[in-house]
Formats: sequence, C-alpha cells, structure tokens
Amino acid sequence: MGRQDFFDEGDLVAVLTTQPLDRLLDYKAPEGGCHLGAFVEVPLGPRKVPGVVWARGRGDFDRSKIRSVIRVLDVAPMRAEMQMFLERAADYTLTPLPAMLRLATRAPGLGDPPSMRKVYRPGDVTPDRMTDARRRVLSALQEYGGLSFTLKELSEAAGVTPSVVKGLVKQGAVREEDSPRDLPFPLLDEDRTSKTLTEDQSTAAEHLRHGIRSGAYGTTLLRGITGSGKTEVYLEAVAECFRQRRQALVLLPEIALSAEFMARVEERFGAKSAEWHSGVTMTERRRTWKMVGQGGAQLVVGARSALFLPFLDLGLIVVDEEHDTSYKQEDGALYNARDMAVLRASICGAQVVLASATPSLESWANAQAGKYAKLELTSRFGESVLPEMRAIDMRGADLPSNRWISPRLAGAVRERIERGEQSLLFLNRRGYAPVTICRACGHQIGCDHCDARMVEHRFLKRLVCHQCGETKPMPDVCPACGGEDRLAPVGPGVERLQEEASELFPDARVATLSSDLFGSARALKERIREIAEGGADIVIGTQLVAKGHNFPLLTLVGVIDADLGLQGSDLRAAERTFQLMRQVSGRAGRADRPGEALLQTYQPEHPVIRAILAGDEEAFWRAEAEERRHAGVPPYGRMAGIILSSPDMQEAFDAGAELARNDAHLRRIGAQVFGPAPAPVARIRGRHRVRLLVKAAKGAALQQAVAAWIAQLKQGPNLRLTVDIDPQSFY
DNA sequence: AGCACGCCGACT
DNA sequence: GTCGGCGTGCTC
Repeated sequence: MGRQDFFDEGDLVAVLTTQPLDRLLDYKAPEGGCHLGAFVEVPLGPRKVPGVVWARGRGDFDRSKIRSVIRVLDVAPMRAEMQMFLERAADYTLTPLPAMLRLATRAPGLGDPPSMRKVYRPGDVTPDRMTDARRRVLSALQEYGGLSFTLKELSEAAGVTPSVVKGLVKQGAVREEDSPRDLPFPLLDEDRTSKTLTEDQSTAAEHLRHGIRSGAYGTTLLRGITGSGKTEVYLEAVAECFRQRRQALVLLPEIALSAEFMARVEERFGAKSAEWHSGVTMTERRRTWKMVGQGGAQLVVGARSALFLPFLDLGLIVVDEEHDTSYKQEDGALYNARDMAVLRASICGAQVVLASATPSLESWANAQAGKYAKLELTSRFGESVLPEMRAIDMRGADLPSNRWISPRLAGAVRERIERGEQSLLFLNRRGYAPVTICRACGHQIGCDHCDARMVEHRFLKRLVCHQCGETKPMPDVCPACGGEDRLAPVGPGVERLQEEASELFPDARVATLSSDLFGSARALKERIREIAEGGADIVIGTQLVAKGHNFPLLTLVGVIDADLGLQGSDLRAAERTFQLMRQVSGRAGRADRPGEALLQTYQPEHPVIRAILAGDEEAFWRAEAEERRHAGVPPYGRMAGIILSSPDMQEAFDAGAELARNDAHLRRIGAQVFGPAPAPVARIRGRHRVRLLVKAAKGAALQQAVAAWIAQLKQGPNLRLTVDIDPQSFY
C-alpha cells in the first residue's frame, strides 16, 4: 500500500538517465507534475538527456542546486514491473542500470510529439458538379466505408490525381481529418480455424493453454524434432493468451526466419502481427513500441531486444530454438535472452515456452529438476520418419588431401540426383579455405589486428578475418619469406566444397548457402525459397541451414566434418555439436520421402557421434550432465568470465594479475579464480584480451562478490573490463 | 557519455 | 607569456 505514483510540481523526484552515472539524480517535478515511471527530459550540466522518473527524490542534495525536469514525454509511464525487470536484469548481468535503461528506450522518435497525418472520409455535402473522377473517389470511399485513406491511397484507389480529392474537400463532399500516424495493429482472430492437431500435439497444446489460464508464471520446455509441429502447438498457447486479453511475444534467433514465421501467424490468426528486429523500418518500430504500450499490439514477433518492449500485460513469451547461441550476444549489455525471458515472465506473471528439438543442457537440467514443465512431441507431422543416420569412417575413405567428399557420400548424392531429389552437404565453415600456408616456410597468414588466421574467400577475392571483419587481397608472395607461388589453401570451406561438388557432379545444380554470400536477409530468404521449391540438386550450407528452414525435397544430408567441434576441452562444444548435427540431420526426409543422414567422421566411437547415430538423446544429456556435475560447471555450478582488454598487452595482464591476487571477496563465498590467461581470441581489433574465470558453487551469491571484487580495479581510458555471467565457453 | 577544469610542453 | 595536450572529476 501507498506506492506514491504521482508527483506535484516542485516535488523531488529521482531520475535515472541513460547516461553512465552510477546513481539517480534528484530533480524537481515539472509544471503539471509527473507520474512515477514517466519518461522525461532532464538538464544534465549543459545538456538535455532522456531519463525515467525512477523513485521519489532522496532530498540529500543541496536544494539550491536542484534543477527542474524539462518536460514529460508523450508516452505512457514505465510500469513498475518493467522497472523491476531492468533492476533485476542489471543485478543479474552486472550491467549498469543506465545501460539497461538504454535497451528499454531504443525506440526511434520517442521524444517526438504524437505524429498526425491527414486522412479522408466521406463528407455530408453533395458536390456542385459531379464528374466521372469525382464519382470514382466517392464510390471508393463508400466501398471501404470504415477505413480511412491517406491522400495517396485514396487517389490511387480511385485512379485520380490528388487534386480531385482536394477539390472535393473544398466543397465539403470529402472530410479531411487528423489521425494519429501510429495506428493499432489489426486484430488477430484466435478462433480462426487452425490445422488439425495430432493427439500428441493437442495434449501438449492443452497443457500450455492450461498454464496460460492460470494467469501465473511458469516455464515449459517444449521438445520436438523438426516437423513435429512445435510451432502449431505454441501458437495455440498464443491464441489462449489472446482469449485472456493478454499479450504474447515470440522470440526467434534469426531475422531470416521472421518472414516465414509471419506468414504462419497470418495463416493462423488472419492478420500480420507486429515485428521487432533490426530489419524493420524506423516508422514500424516506433509504431510497435507505442502500440505495445497501449495494448494496440497483441503479438510481437521479434529478436531478443523485443524483451525490453513496454508491454501492457504480457502473458506469454515463446523462445523458439531456445538452445541457439545467438540468444546470448553483446548488444549494449551482455545477457542471455532465454534467461531474461524467464526473469521477465516471473515478474509479470507470464508463461514461458522454451521450444527446441535439441534443448540446451541448462533447460534440460531445469526440466529434470522439476523447475520447468516438460512436453515432448514425438510423432512427426504427416507420415515421414526421422532419417536413417550412419557414420562414414573417414579413416578408411582414403581421400586425397584436397578432397572432402568420400566415395560413399558421393554415391549417395548421385542416387538422389538420378531420382530428382535434393542433397545437403553441411560444413560449418565459411569461405574457401580456413588457412593459407606458405609451402616454403610454413608461415600462416594471420590478421594484423587479431590473433586469428585469415580465411580465404574466393567469392570476394580476398582474405577475411572472421574475428574483426578486416580484409586484404591475397598476396602474391609469402609475407614472411617472400617465396613466389608458394601460398596454398589448406582445409575446406563451403566455397571450396562447392568447387569439389561441381567437379564431381558437373551436370548438377549446386547452390551454396552461407551468410556472407548474401547482401541482405531478404536476398537470402528469397534464395532459400527457390531452393526449397527445387531450384537446386545439391545444397552446400553452413550453420545457417540448421536454423529452421524447410526443404521438402531434401532426402540426404551429408555432414562433411562431424568432428568439427568435438576436439577442444570446452564441455559446451560437445553440446553444440550434438545440437547442430541433430538439427541438420533433422532436415532430411519430410513429407512422404524417407531421409538419410551420413556423418563423415574420423572418430566414429566418440560418445557424441554415437549418441547422434543411436538417436538416443537422453543418453547424451545424461552423460553430458554427469561430466558437468563432476566438473562443477554450469548448470551444476556458477561461472563468470572477466575480460580485460587494452591496446597494451602488459597492462591487461597486470590488471588481471592484480585482480587475481586480491580475491578476498571471492574467497568469502568459496569461489575460485582462474587466470589471467589470454582470452579465447587473444586480440581483437588491436586490443589485447585477457580473461579470468570465476567458478562458484550453485547457490553462491556470485554477482555481489564479483561486483565488489572488480570495483577494486580502476579502469582507465585504455583498460576496459567486461563481465560475462554464465559464459558460453568456460575453458 | 560529455564537458570543464587544470597542470605541464612548444609556439607567436 | 599563451595555446593546447588529455588526465581527473562532476553532472541533481
């Protein structure tokens, strides 16, 4: 009781700005007063900055120096639950609160006054002289009675010039009105008939609907192989959410998947929903941000940043492909969208659905522990079955050193070509060759700014650093020994694989899908559609093809190097390999054609390879879980990564060593520090990077300890420190 | 983040 | 003598 939520003019309010200050600043409420949570503009030194009224003023600052809020922006105040979400997310990720606020205010034109435009409706006067053009305008207005046209829309619909409309306005036969530019999204019809669900799917859908009806927080792991109808099932949860008059959010890991998904939304609900990602225009983003806050958008389909939209009453968050690593990325703050979705839902009493064919070990463990409910979709939609999976033992394949397609795989591809079916050759390496080596002196061409080898891209005719994006032309002579014509490509990339496939199958149509071969998400999507409709016999692809695109004619998947990612000591690499292989092989054999997956490997006895072949996912998770429990690493322990970076390697190392020495704060919670060691990528864009890892027991108050610990270190303009809670890689 | 203040080197 | 380098510190 008694949350004061309105301040009269002159009352002290504490404002959080998006400037990197470490505390709230007191201001006087402006003329007309303001609400708690109001978006405002405040003076800060000589500047005006945006902020949010975060709390009542503390009053511990010299009264005479306190300035007034300049103005209150014309948007709904931030809700208490959003404030709480930002605070808890900041605490969890050790991100300063202003950086968190920036995520929640990334709407274009937030400070602008509500923008209006002119619309045209039928008037009540008959024009003095009726002409053919005028008749067409009036009948267009009549025909779509309820709608309001803009000038351009109306004149185009009637096939007249705008001046005809203007003439009618002058007479009063057409009324010109102001209408807000940001209009609500069309209503989505939850009762529009959906596809008939299988028994499996209806049971799962009913479970999710039940959760939504509870009106309380809960998380469900929805597991189902490709084609099992996960989307149909969770769209039923979305429908139930609409029935409860609450909003829903569906997160996708990849913008390229958005268009296809929007089409399914339209098919299920009869209209398109709001969309939020970097490919959406500024005007649409502003409209979405505003409508979400006014209840004019029932559903948002978007990227991870959509978690920070000002929903009025969010009842459901779906995280599709929840295992996808792109949910964790630096974008102003380093957070995992899957975890933040759970946090946000727990605050606002929403349900979370984590959907995946191959869940992350964290989610699997949470389901095992009973923290998440678990739903399994086993039967495939339609008649097709999981592909048959076999290993090709490359130790016996006897391939020349510059060839990667084994005779057995080639034979299988040939069969498909003869039958008019498609084959996918999967290789998770962009470019032509990952290494360029001098045969005279052994020198490998590296990036000048990063500790990474440069990858030859023949398509671009350049060497590219996959770390920083730096490119340079292929040198004619070895930069180390000056030897001429001694530089040779080593190892395969998709471009080189395409070359090999074209030589092996000169009459086949070979298409390569790699993110760097397409200028835009749109071009890529278009190409995927062409291929899915039969526009290629052989598809060569990177990771990209694992992300949910459907290829109905595809009946063979050849994994060129199933061992990629198995080596190395990172426990998570095995998990990622498992997920990737499983997703890729799940592409084959849909509809009525049985599929086959062939995995080329030098270690057919490796547990990951064996688990994939046996189709025994539980066995894989259990083995992985056991190893992690033993090692005390996530999800059975907690970790934080600290990256120190500086142009001066010594400075970064010294700072790391100093932190490692002064670890009293960490010892107090029983945590250990490892390092400093060169970070996995030791130099990026000319900055040397040193990493420390903190490991603690599962229940430990890791964040507070780490926060106190790193506060000891003073960062300079050269030295930068970033904290990564729950790092993706921990060795 | 900006922006001011401030304390030492090479210029009119 | 002064212009200007960017280190330190403040912004209600």
